Amino acid sequence: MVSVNLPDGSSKEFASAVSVREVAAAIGPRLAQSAIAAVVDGRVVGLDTRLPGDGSVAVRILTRKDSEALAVMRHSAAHVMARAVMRLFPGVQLAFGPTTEGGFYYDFALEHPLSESDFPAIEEEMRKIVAADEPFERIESSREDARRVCADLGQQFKVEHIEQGLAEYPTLSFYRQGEFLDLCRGPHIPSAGSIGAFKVLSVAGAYWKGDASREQLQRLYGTAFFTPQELDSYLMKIEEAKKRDHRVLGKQLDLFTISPTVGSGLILWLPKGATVRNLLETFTREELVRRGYQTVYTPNIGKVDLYKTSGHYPYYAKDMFPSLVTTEGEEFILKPMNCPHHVMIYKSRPRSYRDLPLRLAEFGTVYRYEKSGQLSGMTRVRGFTQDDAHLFCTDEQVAGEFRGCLEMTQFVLKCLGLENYRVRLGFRDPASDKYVGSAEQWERAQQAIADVCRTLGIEASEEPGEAAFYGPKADFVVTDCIGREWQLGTVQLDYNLPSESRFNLEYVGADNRMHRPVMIHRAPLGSLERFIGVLIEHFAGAFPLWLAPEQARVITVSEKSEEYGRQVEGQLREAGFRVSGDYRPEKLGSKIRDGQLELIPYMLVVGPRDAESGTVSVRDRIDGDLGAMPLAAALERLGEEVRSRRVRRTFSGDAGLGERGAKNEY
RNA sequence: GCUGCUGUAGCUCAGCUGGUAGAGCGCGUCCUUGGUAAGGACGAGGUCACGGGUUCAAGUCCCGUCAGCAGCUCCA
Repeated sequence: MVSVNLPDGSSKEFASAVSVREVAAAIGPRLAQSAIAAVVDGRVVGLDTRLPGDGSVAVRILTRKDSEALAVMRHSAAHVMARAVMRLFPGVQLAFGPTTEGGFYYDFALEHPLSESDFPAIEEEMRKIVAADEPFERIESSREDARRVCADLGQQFKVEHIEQGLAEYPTLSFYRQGEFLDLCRGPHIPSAGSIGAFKVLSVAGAYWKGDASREQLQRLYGTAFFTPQELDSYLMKIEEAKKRDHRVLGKQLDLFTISPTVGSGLILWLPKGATVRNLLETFTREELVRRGYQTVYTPNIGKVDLYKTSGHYPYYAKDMFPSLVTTEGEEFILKPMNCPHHVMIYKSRPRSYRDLPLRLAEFGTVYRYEKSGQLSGMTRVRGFTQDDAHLFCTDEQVAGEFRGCLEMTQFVLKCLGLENYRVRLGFRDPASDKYVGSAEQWERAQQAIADVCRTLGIEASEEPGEAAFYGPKADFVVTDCIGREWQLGTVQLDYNLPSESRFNLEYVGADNRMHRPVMIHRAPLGSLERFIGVLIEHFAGAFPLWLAPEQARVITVSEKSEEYGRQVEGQLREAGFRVSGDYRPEKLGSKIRDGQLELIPYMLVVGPRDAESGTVSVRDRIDGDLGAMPLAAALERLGEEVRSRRVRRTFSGDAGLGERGAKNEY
C-alpha cells in the first residue's frame, strides 16, 4: 500500500506499485492526457516511473504549464534532433545532448561538416519524427549490458562514458524511440508529439568532455517550445537582444571602432565613446579621492626581470605580447598588469605601519595576448585600461579594506543603475596545496570576506576552489544582453607578491620589528572597455543624461530661427552642457527623428514663437514633447538631472541564450 | 588556438547554375521655410577583404592569409 500525496494536500492510496501515469489517470482522464512528466519527492521523473509499493510519496504531475516540463520536453527534442541527424548522415557518433537555459544542444562526431544549409533538412526530418508521435521508451540495463549495447552500436563516446564517467552506477538506462536508442538518464516526455515547435539554431565546435586535447565535435544548438507562439516570441527576443549588442550600437552611435590595421582586439575610442569613458574616469577619480586613495602613474612597459620577480614570467608568457629587446640586449615587456609597478612604488622607500593602509590607484592600461578566437567587441580585447588600485595593509586591516573596496564597487554600480549582477567569492580548495599563505590566514580572510558581504547585503556565492593561488577574491559578474556573463569589478587578496620569494615587502611595526603587508588588488569597474561595453547594452545605447556624449540638441523649426537657435546653443554650452545644433533646411519631423535615433536625451526645438518669448520647446527622449518653457527653466531641469546622475531607464535582462542551467542529461 | 560560417559603397544588405556591379539609408548640390519620428529633384561614391590558382572569362569555383561572427577552451 502506497500513499500518494498530491500538491493540493489530498492523498490517494494505491494497493500495488503503480506508475506515475496510473496516478495521473486516477486523478482524472484529462490530466492523464496532458501529463508530460512528474515530480516525485522533488525529483523530475518520466510518467513510466514506478512508485514504491509502500510508504508515502509526494507526487506532482507536470503538464506543459509547468516550467520543469519544458526542460524535459527540450531534452526529448534533443533526442529527436539527434535521431534526425543520424537518419541524414551515416556514421554519426553521439556525445552529450543536454538542455540549456534557452533550449538544448547535441554534440556529434561526423565526417560531414554541418552548416546552416543542412538545417532545413534536419528540421524536416525532425518534423516527420514529431508527427509520427512515437513513444520514448525507457530501458534499464546493467552496466555490462549497456556497455555491450553501445559497443555494438559503435558508439565509442558512450562506451567511454560508461567505463569512466558512469563508473559508479550499477545500472544504467537507455531511451528508445523508433530506431533511435541512446544511453540517457532521462526523463523524457511520453511521446514526440508533445514537441510543439522547435528550431535548429546554430552549429559550432565543441570538445569531447570540454577538453581541448580531445576530439573536436560538432555541437548543434536548437530550441523547442510547446507552442509556435512561444517559439516566435523567443526568436523575437533574440532579435531584440541583438539590436542591443554593444558591437552593433558602438558602430551605429559612433562610440568606438576596431581597425584590423591597428590590430584586432585594440579599441579605437571615437569622440563620443571617449566622452563616456572620460566621464566615468572623472566620476571614479572623485570617488577615489573621497575614499583616501592616492593616484600614481606608471609606464606601459617594464623590464622582464620585474615580471620574473613577480612570478608572472614565464608562467603567463603565452598570455603576454612577446618581449621587446633593445639593441643593448635589455628586455622589456608590455605590462600585462599594473601590480608589479605599484609594488615598486611601495618599495621606493621604507614603510612604517603609520603609512598603512597605502592605497595606490591608477587608470593603468595593460596588454594581454588573448587568443584570436577569444576576442569580442569591447568585452574581450588585447589592450585595456583598468581602474586599478593596490592597497597595502596589515593583516588586521584586511577586513576593513576589503569592505571599503566592496562598498565602492557597490556604490559605483548603483550609480549606474546596474543592479543585475552577482558576486562570486573565490575561496581555496581545502584539498589542494597550491596556495600561498597559511591555511589560518586564508580561513580568517575568507571568513572576513563572507561577513563583509553579509553586512553589506551583497548576495554572494561561495565557490571553494575558485580562488587564485595567491589569495581569495570577490568577483562581480554581470550578464550581457545575449546572456553571456562577464566579470567586471574584482577585489582580490594577494599573499604572493608581498612574500619573501617575490618582492619581499615589509613595513616597520609599532613594535619596531619588520612585518609583511597584505596586498589587495581591486578594480570596481574592471576594465573600462568591458565595462562600457556592458553599459552600452545595459542602456541600449541610451546613456543617462550625465553620461550621454551629446546631452542636448537645438533644433530649429526653420532656417528663420537659426540665429536664435545658435544663441540658445551657446548658452547651453556656456552652462556646461554637451550640445549641438541642427540647422539644416530639413523639416522639423525629420530632424527630430534623426535626434531620436541618435538617442539624444533632450531636443530643444526653437521657432519664431520661442525667439519672441525667449523660450525653448523641450522634447524629452523618453516622454516626448514637454512644451515650451523659459530657457532658464530648461537649464535648471537638465542641470538637476545631471547633478543627481539620474538613471531613468535601463534595458537589463538577457535573451536566455546563456548556458546557465545547462544540465548534463545524457 | 581549434571547428564551422561570413567578408560587395560610410552603414544595412541584394547579386541565380561563372559573362566585367545594384538597392535603401547616409553624403553633396539645388528646390521647399515647415511646430514634434522620414518633403522633393539631381549627383558623387566600389582594387567586390588581401594574395595566389582554375578558366576564353571569377564578386561568383579552388587554395592560402587577414579580419569578423558562433561555440569550445583559458584568463594573473
